[in-house]
Amino acid sequence: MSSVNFKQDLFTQFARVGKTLGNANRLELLEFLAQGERSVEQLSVVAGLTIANTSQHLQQLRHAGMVTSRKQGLKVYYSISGDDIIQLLDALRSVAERHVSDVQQLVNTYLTVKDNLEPIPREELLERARDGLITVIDVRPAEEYAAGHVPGALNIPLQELEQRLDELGENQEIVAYCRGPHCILAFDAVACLREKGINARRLEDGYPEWKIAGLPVEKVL
Amino acid sequence: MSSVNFKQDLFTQFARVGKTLGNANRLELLEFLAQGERSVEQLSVVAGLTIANTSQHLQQLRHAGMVTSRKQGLKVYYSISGDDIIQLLDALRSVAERHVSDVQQLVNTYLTVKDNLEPIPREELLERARDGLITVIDVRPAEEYAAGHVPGALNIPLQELEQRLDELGENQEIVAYCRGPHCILAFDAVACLREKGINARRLEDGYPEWKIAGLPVEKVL
DNA sequence: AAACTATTCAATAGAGTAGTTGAATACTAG
DNA sequence: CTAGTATTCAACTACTCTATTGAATAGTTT
Repeated sequence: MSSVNFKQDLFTQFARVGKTLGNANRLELLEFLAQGERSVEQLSVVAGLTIANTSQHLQQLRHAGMVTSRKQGLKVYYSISGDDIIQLLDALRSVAERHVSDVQQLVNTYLTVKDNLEPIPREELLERARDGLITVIDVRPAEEYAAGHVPGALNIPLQELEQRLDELGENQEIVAYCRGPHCILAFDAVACLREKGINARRLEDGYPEWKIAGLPVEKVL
Repeated sequence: MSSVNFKQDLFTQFARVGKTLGNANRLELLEFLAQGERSVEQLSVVAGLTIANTSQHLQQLRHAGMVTSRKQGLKVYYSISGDDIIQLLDALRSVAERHVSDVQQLVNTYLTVKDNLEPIPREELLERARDGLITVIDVRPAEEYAAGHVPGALNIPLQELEQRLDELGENQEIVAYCRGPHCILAFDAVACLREKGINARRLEDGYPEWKIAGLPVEKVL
């Protein structure tokens, strides 16, 4: 029971969690799970993996304590095991963004809107939405919106945006949000709206970050 | 240049950083680097690895953007590339501690002092040290103390503690700190002092966390 | 320039990981 | 209790990672 063993055992356990973060598919699964509970099949579809493969990755995530599952009837529903997982993912993202030059390049290439207009901070959104100054839209799929969203936000999945422009208040600023800081949905929505001459901005980060900031959320029951 | 590719490329890059966190030896190297700059040889000694092996792990860390190196004469000095790395490590640790039962067991088995006495928060330490109410001791090796420490802290490496008890003010509370939340040095120091009937506590976390909290630090020049 | 030192490179064996396939399990509905 | 569905398990191949060894490189000292 030497302290050298303790230290090594401990680092080995930490490394187990790290290892679990070391695969792109698992990270994508975690991002989906951060939006809300999902079944194995749903996850396999959105992540583009076979069901068996998805199941195995989910079991690894569970083994590392990052997700939990519950069985209801035939289906097994997985969800993220705590807000600290979202914080860990955000820490990972921001380290990668700040220190890996490839990530900076990717972000600059694809998310050019980012340079044009700063995202609106969460607190500011809350304030201005209360005063009726802005319309908030949630551009994620309906399922994710249903599992939780910013109060008062309108759910307009990205594909439907062009057809539903009339639902947006005239001359009002639109704020769009999606899954997280690097999710393209809100970027695309803002780009689309600005093309039509509509004043639009992105909310900083996405729904999971809003939720763990302790801000109010709304659910469809 | 589809957005699917963007997403996958991005997750692949994030996974690269995650993968780098997936090895116990690299995590240990990062913990040492979080204390301050070190040469390859120094790191190989403290981590108990061969030099070539240490060098390779360091290069992987550099590739993931987590450390930087500078060459001075014959030696190459590595250091952590930003405070966000320390935050990432702490996020990893706390996820592991909260969700991996093996970690909880390890911590409970070895760090029993933890249950007996709550660590003192950083802000409180600062206040009470200013008022002269406590003596702060840094139980890390002299090198790490030299690279930065809590202002006014006395450097008494753990091995020397028993011989240097007379340096501690009588009847004053002692606060010990070391490398981080799971480093045993401060735990052992507190246990040792309490055995002698001295009133001792641990500072929450360790020096890297103190530093990134934006609190003042002192260096040996 | 020769001897020396600190680090990196290259090659290799062994262990571990990802993804596929098809079978097995657990539950539901008729 | 049979047929059907959702998930997991088991076995396997291709691939990647770790640690070791000895050689190569870059810089220093004599």
